Amino acid sequence: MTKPTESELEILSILWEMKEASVRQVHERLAQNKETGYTTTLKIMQIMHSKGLVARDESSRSHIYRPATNKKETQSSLLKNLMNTAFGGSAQNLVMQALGQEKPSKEELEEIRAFLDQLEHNKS
Amino acid sequence: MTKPTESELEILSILWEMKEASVRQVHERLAQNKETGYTTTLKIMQIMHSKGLVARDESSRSHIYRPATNKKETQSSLLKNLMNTAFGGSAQNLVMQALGQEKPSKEELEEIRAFLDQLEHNKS
DNA sequence: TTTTTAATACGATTATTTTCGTAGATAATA
DNA sequence: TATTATCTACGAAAATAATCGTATTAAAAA
Repeated sequence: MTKPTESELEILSILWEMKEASVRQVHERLAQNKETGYTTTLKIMQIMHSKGLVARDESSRSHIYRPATNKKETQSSLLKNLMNTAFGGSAQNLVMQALGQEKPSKEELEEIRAFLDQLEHNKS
Repeated sequence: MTKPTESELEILSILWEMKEASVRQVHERLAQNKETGYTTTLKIMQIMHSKGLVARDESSRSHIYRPATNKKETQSSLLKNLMNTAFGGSAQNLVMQALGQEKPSKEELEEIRAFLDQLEHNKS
């Protein structure tokens, strides 16, 4: 799977959230956070399409885009990459750092604990 | 703080681990994993120096480089960036994904639990 | 001392990513 | 219908990143 560039990832992320969207919709979401032109967004989405990162429905004039790569897999490979390049390959290290800065709620903490338990038990 | 590029991060990561090293040493570590020329490594390290990502001791002929940015801070900002672009801003999401793929040992799991407890108590 | 080896500096080239302008077509509106 | 707005396509430019070759110098070895 081709690794999305930074800009592509921003768009992919919006598509993951919205499930499907036109260029216009994506652009408006994008423009909330950064200054960028419509045709720039369009172009990137076209490139993403040619790379197979997104699929699109061309039946109506304004094409509707959907993510075409598996979200989990993509996240996973990005995470693995960061883990290796910036965290010396240690998941623990990365995880504790992530938790430390974002202060999860009590509920989230519980979910994570539950997840840890599950991890432990599923081990052979 | 300037965000290191992919190549810069690889080198920075080696320097974090080795504390300090010559270009030659860094290059040899780098060349274990990927095909790359010596002057390429050198050039990138020079650029990193000009950006202030690394410091160097020029007293002997082969310069000795050290990381010049705070490791935690750099990791933190990279993590935050990934969290926002790829994980919809959710630390929990990211954390569970990271744990899921790397299967920490029993000991690591314990440490993480301890860390979670600590997080919870330090909350006001 | 002469030769070889190993280092930095630096510019140029290549590759990749991002941005933008413009043309052409279709839809919406006056 | 005529005009305006809104799409896509596409190419080209600009910005950024990575690679490499060569010159120069210093140290090490013969």
